[in-house]
Amino acid sequence: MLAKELVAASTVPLVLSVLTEGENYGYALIQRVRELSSGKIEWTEGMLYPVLHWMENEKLIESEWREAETGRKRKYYRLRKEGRKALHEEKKQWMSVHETLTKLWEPQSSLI
Amino acid sequence: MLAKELVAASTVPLVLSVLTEGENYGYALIQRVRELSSGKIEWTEGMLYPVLHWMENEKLIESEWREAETGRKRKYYRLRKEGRKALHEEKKQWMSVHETLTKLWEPQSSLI
DNA sequence: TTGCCAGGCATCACAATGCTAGGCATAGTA
DNA sequence: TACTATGCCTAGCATTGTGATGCCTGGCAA
Repeated sequence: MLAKELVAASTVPLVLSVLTEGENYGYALIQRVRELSSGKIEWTEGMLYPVLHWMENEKLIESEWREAETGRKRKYYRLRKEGRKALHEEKKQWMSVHETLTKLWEPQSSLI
Repeated sequence: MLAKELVAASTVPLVLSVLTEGENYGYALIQRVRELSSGKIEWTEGMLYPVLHWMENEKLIESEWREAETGRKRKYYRLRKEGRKALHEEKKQWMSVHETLTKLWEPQSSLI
């Protein structure tokens, strides 16, 4: 199981990123992320829904209740312009930490 | 400034990684990380020292008070075996999230 | 010789947060 | 009928983070 700090740090960027694939709803986001991570990232509903609400409140995403083919009602989320900007920023931040870490993990690179 | 979740997620792996370069003390760790990240990661002492104490308590690192050449006393930390194991695990976890994210960031890779 | 800055470690109080547990509802199926 | 999977939501308290602050020393500028 992943450390909770890592889960916390990756939730928003992951939601934003998955939504670039197209609109989606909460329950399916959990499964999509589990699938993409080969089961390593296991979100619970109790942690995801509040995040989605927060993101909607921040205007990063917007939602719409719709009836699925199955007859069930689902709340579909899609990216807003602000969300794309936020994703861009999240990527930048993630990559800067990643690069810092990999510098330390590949010491030979500093021996040029 | 980096999102606090990202800072939280990267602190322990960064400390462990920097200590693979050799023993070091708190104040210098802050500067080393600032340097490695080109100023993007700005740790405060108030967040780092408790983390160091926690890591020592978890037997990931060990400390020793020593007098520096400057005449000052410093608390030097170094990696313990447990710490190397923890770093290995941290790397794995970090990489699994990183790979999940990059899958989503490079959609063309799924079009093979 | 005074004062200030940089270096160095540490903690506390309060704010902010996270997560567990639970609730609710429906469709399908055994 | 009852159970599982689907699907969404929230309360509340335990946990956590962090800004502010304290303390000390050495060196240097005024």
